[in-house]
Amino acid sequence: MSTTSVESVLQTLREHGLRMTPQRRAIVAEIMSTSGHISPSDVARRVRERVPGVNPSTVYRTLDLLEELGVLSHAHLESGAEYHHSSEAGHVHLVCSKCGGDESLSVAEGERLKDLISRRSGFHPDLTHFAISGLCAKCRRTAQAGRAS
Amino acid sequence: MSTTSVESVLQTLREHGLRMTPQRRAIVAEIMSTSGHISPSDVARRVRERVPGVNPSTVYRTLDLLEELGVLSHAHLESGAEYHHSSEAGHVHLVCSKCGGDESLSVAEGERLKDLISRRSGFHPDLTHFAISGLCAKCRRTAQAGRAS
DNA sequence: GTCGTTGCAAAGCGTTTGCAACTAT
DNA sequence: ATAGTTGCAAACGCTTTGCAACGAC
Repeated sequence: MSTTSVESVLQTLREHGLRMTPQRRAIVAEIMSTSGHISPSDVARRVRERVPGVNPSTVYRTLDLLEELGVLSHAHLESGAEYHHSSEAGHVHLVCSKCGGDESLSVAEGERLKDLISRRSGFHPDLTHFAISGLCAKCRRTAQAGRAS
Repeated sequence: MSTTSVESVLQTLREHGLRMTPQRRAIVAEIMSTSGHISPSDVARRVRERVPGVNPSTVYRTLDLLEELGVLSHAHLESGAEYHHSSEAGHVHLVCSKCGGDESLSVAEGERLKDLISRRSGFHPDLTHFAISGLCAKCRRTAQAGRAS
Protein backbone atom coordinates (compact mmCIF):
# COMPACT_ATOMS: atom_id res chain seq x y z
CA MET A 1 0.00 0.00 0.00
CA SER A 2 2.95 2.22 0.57
CA THR A 3 3.64 1.74 -3.15
CA THR A 4 0.14 2.75 -4.08
CA SER A 5 0.49 5.98 -2.14
CA VAL A 6 3.80 6.80 -3.72
CA GLU A 7 2.26 6.26 -7.12
CA SER A 8 -0.66 8.53 -6.41
CA VAL A 9 1.69 11.19 -5.16
CA LEU A 10 3.71 10.85 -8.33
CA GLN A 11 0.48 11.37 -10.19
CA THR A 12 -0.31 14.51 -8.23
CA LEU A 13 3.13 15.93 -8.79
CA ARG A 14 2.88 15.37 -12.54
CA GLU A 15 -0.42 17.16 -12.69
CA HIS A 16 1.34 20.20 -11.33
CA GLY A 17 4.40 19.99 -13.54
CA LEU A 18 6.50 18.85 -10.59
CA ARG A 19 9.01 16.01 -10.40
CA MET A 20 9.44 12.83 -8.44
CA THR A 21 12.94 12.48 -7.11
CA PRO A 22 14.57 9.79 -4.97
CA GLN A 23 14.52 12.21 -2.06
CA ARG A 24 10.82 12.82 -2.37
CA ARG A 25 10.21 9.14 -2.75
CA ALA A 26 12.05 8.50 0.51
CA ILE A 27 10.22 11.25 2.33
CA VAL A 28 6.81 10.15 1.13
CA ALA A 29 7.62 6.55 2.00
CA GLU A 30 8.67 7.54 5.49
CA ILE A 31 5.48 9.42 6.20
CA MET A 32 3.23 6.84 4.60
CA SER A 33 4.78 4.13 6.75
CA THR A 34 4.17 6.21 9.85
CA SER A 35 0.88 5.54 11.54
CA GLY A 36 0.00 8.68 13.36
CA HIS A 37 2.16 11.75 13.20
CA ILE A 38 5.77 12.71 12.86
CA SER A 39 7.70 15.92 13.24
CA PRO A 40 9.65 17.50 10.41
CA SER A 41 12.94 17.01 12.19
CA ASP A 42 12.13 13.35 12.79
CA VAL A 43 11.32 12.88 9.14
CA ALA A 44 14.67 14.44 8.36
CA ARG A 45 16.44 12.15 10.81
CA ARG A 46 14.76 8.95 9.70
CA VAL A 47 15.01 9.61 6.01
CA ARG A 48 18.65 10.35 6.52
CA GLU A 49 19.22 6.99 8.18
CA ARG A 50 17.90 5.17 5.15
CA VAL A 51 19.07 7.40 2.38
CA PRO A 52 22.22 9.15 3.53
CA GLY A 53 22.72 12.53 2.02
CA VAL A 54 19.17 13.79 2.10
CA ASN A 55 19.45 17.32 3.32
CA PRO A 56 17.13 18.66 6.03
CA SER A 57 16.26 21.65 3.90
CA THR A 58 14.98 19.28 1.24
CA VAL A 59 12.76 17.65 3.83
CA TYR A 60 11.28 20.94 4.95
CA ARG A 61 10.70 22.08 1.41
CA THR A 62 9.11 18.78 0.51
CA LEU A 63 6.79 18.76 3.49
CA ASP A 64 5.59 22.25 2.63
CA LEU A 65 5.04 21.25 -0.94
CA LEU A 66 3.18 18.07 -0.14
CA GLU A 67 0.95 19.93 2.24
CA GLU A 68 0.09 22.50 -0.43
CA LEU A 69 -0.77 19.65 -2.74
CA GLY A 70 -3.04 18.19 -0.11
CA VAL A 71 -1.03 15.01 0.31
CA LEU A 72 -0.11 15.82 3.89
CA SER A 73 -1.54 17.81 6.73
CA HIS A 74 -0.06 18.99 9.94
CA ALA A 75 -1.45 19.39 13.41
CA HIS A 76 -0.07 21.09 16.50
CA LEU A 77 0.79 18.83 19.38
CA GLU A 78 2.65 19.60 22.58
CA SER A 79 5.98 19.22 20.82
CA GLY A 80 5.06 21.45 17.92
CA ALA A 81 3.92 20.76 14.37
CA GLU A 82 3.48 17.16 13.32
CA TYR A 83 2.71 15.81 9.88
CA HIS A 84 0.53 12.92 8.85
CA HIS A 85 -0.96 11.72 5.60
CA SER A 86 -4.18 13.44 4.73
CA SER A 87 -6.09 10.18 5.00
CA GLU A 88 -5.48 10.44 8.72
CA ALA A 89 -6.72 13.98 8.84
CA GLY A 90 -10.11 14.20 10.50
CA HIS A 91 -8.83 12.64 13.68
CA VAL A 92 -9.07 14.70 16.80
CA HIS A 93 -5.94 14.15 18.87
CA LEU A 94 -6.37 13.64 22.58
CA VAL A 95 -3.00 13.90 24.21
CA CYS A 96 -2.55 12.95 27.84
CA SER A 97 -0.51 15.53 29.66
CA LYS A 98 0.60 12.95 32.19
CA CYS A 99 1.60 9.84 30.29
CA GLY A 100 1.94 11.43 26.90
CA GLY A 101 -0.48 8.92 25.42
CA ASP A 102 -2.21 9.90 22.21
CA GLU A 103 -5.77 8.80 21.61
CA SER A 104 -8.15 9.72 18.85
CA LEU A 105 -11.72 10.82 18.97
CA SER A 106 -13.71 8.94 16.36
CA VAL A 107 -14.45 10.93 13.26
CA ALA A 108 -18.16 10.77 14.06
CA GLU A 109 -17.65 12.10 17.56
CA GLY A 110 -15.43 14.81 16.17
CA GLU A 111 -18.13 15.88 13.77
CA ARG A 112 -20.71 15.96 16.47
CA LEU A 113 -18.53 18.14 18.64
CA LYS A 114 -17.81 20.43 15.75
CA ASP A 115 -21.48 20.91 15.00
CA LEU A 116 -22.18 21.55 18.60
CA ILE A 117 -19.56 24.25 18.90
CA SER A 118 -20.53 25.95 15.67
CA ARG A 119 -24.20 25.94 16.53
CA ARG A 120 -23.53 27.55 19.86
CA SER A 121 -20.79 29.99 19.03
CA GLY A 122 -20.98 30.68 15.32
CA PHE A 123 -17.33 29.70 15.13
CA HIS A 124 -16.60 26.74 12.86
CA PRO A 125 -13.84 24.78 14.50
CA ASP A 126 -11.32 22.50 12.89
CA LEU A 127 -10.73 20.27 15.87
CA THR A 128 -7.95 18.42 14.11
CA HIS A 129 -5.59 21.34 13.78
CA PHE A 130 -4.67 21.53 17.42
CA ALA A 131 -4.52 18.58 19.72
CA ILE A 132 -6.66 18.51 22.83
CA SER A 133 -4.68 18.14 26.00
CA GLY A 134 -6.00 16.46 29.11
CA LEU A 135 -5.92 13.38 31.26
CA CYS A 136 -6.57 9.97 29.79
CA ALA A 137 -8.96 7.70 31.66
CA LYS A 138 -6.13 5.70 33.15
CA CYS A 139 -4.10 8.62 34.44
CA ARG A 140 -7.22 10.23 35.77
CA ARG A 141 -8.04 7.13 37.80
CA THR A 142 -4.55 7.15 39.23
CA ALA A 143 -4.83 10.81 40.10
CA GLN A 144 -8.14 10.27 41.88
CA ALA A 145 -6.85 7.30 43.82
CA GLY A 146 -3.94 9.45 44.97
CA ARG A 147 -6.28 12.17 46.08
CA ALA A 148 -8.50 9.74 47.97
CA SER A 149 -5.74 8.15 50.04
CA MET B 1 -5.26 46.75 39.93
CA SER B 2 -1.94 46.14 38.36
CA THR B 3 -0.50 47.16 41.69
CA THR B 4 -2.72 44.74 43.52
CA SER B 5 -1.52 41.93 41.33
CA VAL B 6 2.11 42.79 41.78
CA GLU B 7 1.53 42.82 45.52
CA SER B 8 -0.11 39.43 45.51
CA VAL B 9 2.73 38.04 43.45
CA LEU B 10 5.19 39.47 45.91
CA GLN B 11 3.23 37.70 48.59
CA THR B 12 3.40 34.41 46.73
CA LEU B 13 7.11 34.72 46.16
CA ARG B 14 7.72 35.37 49.85
CA GLU B 15 5.78 32.31 50.84
CA HIS B 16 8.23 30.30 48.81
CA GLY B 17 11.36 31.99 50.03
CA LEU B 18 11.80 33.74 46.71
CA ARG B 19 12.60 37.36 45.96
CA MET B 20 10.97 40.27 44.21
CA THR B 21 13.41 42.06 41.97
CA PRO B 22 12.98 45.05 39.65
CA GLN B 23 13.16 42.66 36.70
CA ARG B 24 10.39 40.48 38.02
CA ARG B 25 8.33 43.52 38.84
CA ALA B 26 8.65 44.69 35.23
CA ILE B 27 7.81 41.28 33.82
CA VAL B 28 4.79 40.82 36.06
CA ALA B 29 3.61 44.34 35.24
CA GLU B 30 3.92 43.68 31.54
CA ILE B 31 1.85 40.54 31.67
CA MET B 32 -0.74 41.94 34.03
CA SER B 33 -1.28 44.88 31.72
CA THR B 34 -1.78 42.54 28.79
CA SER B 35 -5.35 41.52 28.21
CA GLY B 36 -5.22 38.20 26.47
CA HIS B 37 -1.95 36.45 25.79
CA ILE B 38 1.62 37.27 25.00
CA SER B 39 4.58 35.25 23.82
CA PRO B 40 7.77 34.92 25.84
CA SER B 41 9.80 36.70 23.21
CA ASP B 42 7.31 39.56 23.15
CA VAL B 43 7.48 39.85 26.90
CA ALA B 44 11.24 40.02 26.55
CA ARG B 45 11.00 42.69 23.87
CA ARG B 46 8.47 44.87 25.66
CA VAL B 47 10.06 44.65 29.06
CA ARG B 48 13.32 45.57 27.45
CA GLU B 49 11.83 48.70 25.95
CA ARG B 50 10.78 49.92 29.35
CA VAL B 51 13.58 48.67 31.51
CA PRO B 52 16.68 48.43 29.35
CA GLY B 53 19.06 45.75 30.40
CA VAL B 54 16.59 43.04 31.28
CA ASN B 55 18.06 39.93 29.78
CA PRO B 56 15.90 37.52 27.77
CA SER B 57 17.10 34.61 29.83
CA THR B 58 15.75 36.33 32.90
CA VAL B 59 12.39 36.62 31.21
CA TYR B 60 12.27 32.96 30.33
CA ARG B 61 13.33 31.90 33.79
CA THR B 62 10.77 34.21 35.35
CA LEU B 63 7.93 32.98 33.17
CA ASP B 64 8.74 29.39 34.08
CA LEU B 65 8.88 30.28 37.75
CA LEU B 66 5.64 32.23 37.75
CA GLU B 67 3.90 29.40 35.99
CA GLU B 68 5.10 26.91 38.59
CA LEU B 69 3.77 29.24 41.27
CA GLY B 70 0.43 29.33 39.54
CA VAL B 71 0.57 33.03 38.77
CA LEU B 72 0.67 32.46 35.03
CA SER B 73 -0.46 29.84 32.59
CA HIS B 74 0.39 29.23 29.02
CA ALA B 75 -1.61 27.99 26.08
CA HIS B 76 -0.57 26.88 22.61
CA LEU B 77 -1.73 29.09 19.79
CA GLU B 78 -0.75 29.03 16.15
CA SER B 79 2.37 31.02 16.86
CA GLY B 80 3.48 28.82 19.73
CA ALA B 81 3.25 29.16 23.49
CA GLU B 82 1.56 32.23 24.89
CA TYR B 83 1.30 33.31 28.49
CA HIS B 84 -1.54 34.97 30.32
CA HIS B 85 -2.41 35.59 33.95
CA SER B 86 -4.08 32.69 35.59
CA SER B 87 -7.24 34.66 36.11
CA GLU B 88 -7.71 34.41 32.37
CA ALA B 89 -7.16 30.69 32.37
CA GLY B 90 -10.38 28.79 31.77
CA HIS B 91 -10.96 30.52 28.49
CA VAL B 92 -11.13 28.35 25.44
CA HIS B 93 -9.37 30.13 22.59
CA LEU B 94 -11.06 30.09 19.22
CA VAL B 95 -8.58 31.32 16.66
CA CYS B 96 -9.70 32.10 13.13
CA SER B 97 -7.32 30.62 10.60
CA LYS B 98 -8.30 33.24 8.08
CA CYS B 99 -8.35 36.60 9.83
CA GLY B 100 -6.35 35.58 12.86
CA GLY B 101 -9.11 36.78 15.15
CA ASP B 102 -9.17 35.37 18.64
CA GLU B 103 -12.49 34.73 20.34
CA SER B 104 -13.27 33.01 23.58
CA LEU B 105 -15.79 30.39 24.44
CA SER B 106 -17.54 31.32 27.64
CA VAL B 107 -16.35 29.45 30.66
CA ALA B 108 -19.76 27.83 31.01
CA GLU B 109 -19.75 26.62 27.40
CA GLY B 110 -16.24 25.35 27.88
CA GLU B 111 -17.30 23.34 30.89
CA ARG B 112 -20.22 21.87 29.07
CA LEU B 113 -18.02 20.80 26.20
CA LYS B 114 -15.53 19.33 28.57
CA ASP B 115 -18.14 17.26 30.32
CA LEU B 116 -19.50 16.10 27.04
CA ILE B 117 -16.14 14.90 25.80
CA SER B 118 -15.22 13.21 29.01
CA ARG B 119 -18.54 11.46 29.28
CA ARG B 120 -18.21 10.06 25.81
CA SER B 121 -14.56 9.26 25.59
CA GLY B 122 -13.30 8.83 29.14
CA PHE B 123 -10.66 11.40 28.32
CA HIS B 124 -10.73 14.52 30.50
CA PRO B 125 -9.82 17.42 28.30
CA ASP B 126 -8.28 20.71 29.23
CA LEU B 127 -9.69 22.74 26.39
CA THR B 128 -7.72 25.77 27.40
CA HIS B 129 -4.30 24.33 26.82
CA PHE B 130 -4.47 24.30 23.05
CA ALA B 131 -6.38 26.82 21.02
CA ILE B 132 -9.11 25.64 18.70
CA SER B 133 -8.54 26.65 15.12
CA GLY B 134 -11.33 27.31 12.66
CA LEU B 135 -13.30 29.94 10.83
CA CYS B 136 -15.00 32.74 12.67
CA ALA B 137 -18.60 33.52 11.76
CA LYS B 138 -17.57 36.50 9.68
CA CYS B 139 -14.91 34.76 7.62
CA ARG B 140 -17.16 31.80 7.14
CA ARG B 141 -19.87 34.02 5.67
CA THR B 142 -17.34 35.53 3.30
CA ALA B 143 -16.15 32.10 2.28
CA GLN B 144 -19.70 30.95 1.58
CA ALA B 145 -20.52 34.05 -0.42
CA GLY B 146 -17.43 33.43 -2.49
CA ARG B 147 -18.46 29.86 -3.14
CA ALA B 148 -21.99 30.87 -4.12
CA SER B 149 -20.97 33.44 -6.72
C1' DG C 1 17.80 21.62 -23.05
C1' DT C 2 14.66 23.32 -19.63
C1' DC C 3 13.41 24.25 -15.41
C1' DG C 4 12.29 22.04 -11.18
C1' DT C 5 15.10 20.27 -7.37
C1' DT C 6 18.97 19.53 -4.42
C1' DG C 7 22.98 20.21 -1.31
C1' DC C 8 25.64 23.26 0.88
C1' DA C 9 26.75 26.65 4.01
C1' DA C 10 25.27 30.32 6.40
C1' DA C 11 22.16 32.79 8.88
C1' DG C 12 17.99 33.36 11.65
C1' DC C 13 15.22 32.73 15.50
C1' DG C 14 13.69 31.66 19.96
C1' DT C 15 15.26 29.38 23.80
C1' DT C 16 18.47 27.18 27.27
C1' DT C 17 22.68 26.71 29.95
C1' DG C 18 26.87 27.37 33.08
C1' DC C 19 28.96 30.47 35.71
C1' DA C 20 30.67 34.42 38.11
C1' DA C 21 28.93 38.73 39.84
C1' DC C 22 25.28 40.84 42.11
C1' DT C 23 21.58 41.86 45.52
C1' DA C 24 17.07 41.19 48.11
C1' DT C 25 16.38 39.50 52.33
C1' DA D 1 26.03 36.81 55.34
C1' DT D 2 23.21 33.79 52.79
C1' DA D 3 20.98 32.21 49.16
C1' DG D 4 18.27 33.53 45.38
C1' DT D 5 18.83 36.09 41.03
C1' DT D 6 20.89 38.25 37.14
C1' DG D 7 23.70 39.21 32.94
C1' DC D 8 26.72 37.49 29.87
C1' DA D 9 28.13 34.69 26.32
C1' DA D 10 27.95 30.66 24.33
C1' DA D 11 25.54 26.83 22.68
C1' DC D 12 21.45 24.77 21.11
C1' DG D 13 17.91 22.84 17.96
C1' DC D 14 14.99 23.63 14.44
C1' DT D 15 14.02 26.01 10.37
C1' DT D 16 14.89 29.13 6.41
C1' DT D 17 17.52 31.21 2.73
C1' DG D 18 20.49 32.20 -1.54
C1' DC D 19 22.84 30.17 -4.86
C1' DA D 20 25.32 27.19 -7.94
C1' DA D 21 25.29 22.43 -9.39
C1' DC D 22 22.43 18.75 -10.54
C1' DG D 23 19.05 15.81 -12.74
C1' DA D 24 13.96 14.54 -14.00
C1' DC D 25 11.31 15.37 -17.76
